[in-house]
Order: sequence, then structure tokens, then C-alpha cells
Amino acid sequence: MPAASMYLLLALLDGENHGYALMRLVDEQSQGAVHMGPGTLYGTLNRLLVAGLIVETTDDSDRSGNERRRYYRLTQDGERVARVELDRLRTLVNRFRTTPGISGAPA
Amino acid sequence: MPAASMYLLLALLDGENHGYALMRLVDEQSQGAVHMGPGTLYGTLNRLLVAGLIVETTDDSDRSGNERRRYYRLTQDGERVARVELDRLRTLVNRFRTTPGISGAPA
DNA sequence: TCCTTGACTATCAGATGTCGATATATCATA
DNA sequence: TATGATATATCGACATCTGATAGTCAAGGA
Repeated sequence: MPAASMYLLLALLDGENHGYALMRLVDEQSQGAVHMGPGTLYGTLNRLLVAGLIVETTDDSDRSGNERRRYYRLTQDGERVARVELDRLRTLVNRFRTTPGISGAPA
Repeated sequence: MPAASMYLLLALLDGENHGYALMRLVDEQSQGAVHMGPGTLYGTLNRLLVAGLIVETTDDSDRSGNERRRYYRLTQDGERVARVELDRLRTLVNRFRTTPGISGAPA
């Protein structure tokens, strides 16, 4: 799974959202290390749509004044994939216990 | 940072190793989810070499019979980058507490 | 010795993914 | 009405990934 897809799926675990907000969420979640330009964002969203991992919600209940926004949420499949990915990352980082002194000073 | 670079750097936190072994290590560390073909492997290793994050070790002490193997290890820079990346992943997965029931049953 | 198999490194072309510039429109504020 | 933030969308250039292919070497069997 490409990095952008992974980050978007994880960001959507927080709940449905629209593209622009997701872009910023990923930025925050990665502490500014992962910048997604609009090209990556909308290209990836479209791929996730095609793959059936997200859907565009047309639930316009409390978004009356902002029709230009397009909201996306995880499908059941998407949520499953996101959680599997999350678990895998968790396992990966747990292989490396605490971060010892980075340097430098031998022994 | 591309996915392949990240996985290789993390794999090298376990100590110096040669390409083929790294390929399999990444496989294991990702529980089979990340398959790196030889193209990705050597292409990425070369990029990491150029970036100064790894070096080829020519320490031929106890590898007398296997001269065709090429061993790589992290530079200080590489180790720093790897640990920063690891910390970021840790922070990311910690944003999501435990994995609740995946399904299904509403509310 | 010959042959095969598995370990290992290496390269290439084509597919896929990413990036940033650009465009367009809406909304709030001055 | 101008300005700037929000928001979606597309494009071409570029980076990255993938799998096929190929070569080398060592070990084991016939």
C-alpha cells in the first residue's frame, strides 16, 4: 500500500471528513513530515473510491452552507484495511523497544 | 520518505546486513505485507548510499567464503533518520488507542 | 564431472505514485 | 471590490516500484 493511501485511511479512522481537512490532518498526524499536495490528495482519494475503501457521503444534514465540500468516509472494508494496517505498524514499532542514545558515545 | 527506504532503514537498525537478507527481513517485519522485489531493493539501497544514510562495509573479517555478498550498515546520519522515523510512527499509532470491535453492530 | 537448485547481486522497461504549479470558485473581512 | 483563506480539480514532470530477466557462485546428487 502506497504511503498516501495509508495516511488517508488512518486519518479517516477519526471519522468522515473532506479532502482539504484530510490534507491537513495527515500533516498533523505525521508532525509535518508528510506533506500531501492536491495532486496526491485527490488522485489517492479517487483510487480509494475505486477500490471501495471509502465512499463519498451525500448526507447533507448539517452541511447546508458548504455544498462545495465533498465528504468521505471509510467503508466497512476500508475500516478493516485501516485497522489491519494500524496493527501492523504497531507490531513493527514494538519490535524496537525504547530508543537508546542515538550517538556517538561508544558503550 | 518512500516506504521502501523506511523499511530498509528500520531493518538495518537490527545491525548490518546484506541485500538479500534485508529483503527477507522486511518481509518478516511487515508480516509478509511488504514484498520488495530485487528492483526495489537495489534501487533503494543505491539511493540510500547516495544520500549517505548507509555505507557498504568492507569489513571482510569473518566473511571469507562469501565475497559476493555486499553488506550495508547505517551511518550515524542513517541511524538518526531511522530513529526519528521510528518515533514518528510510534506517535502515529499511539494516536489510536486500542483497536475496538471492527464491525458491524451499531452503537 | 556434469547438472540442478538455491542464494545472491544486478539491470531494465513499463506501470504506478507523487509533487507542485495552475485554475476555478466560494466565503469572510476590510 | 479587493484580498486572502478555504476547497476542489487537473496537468506534466519526475520519482518510485514492480516483476521479468540474467548472471554468478556454492553445494549436493547422479
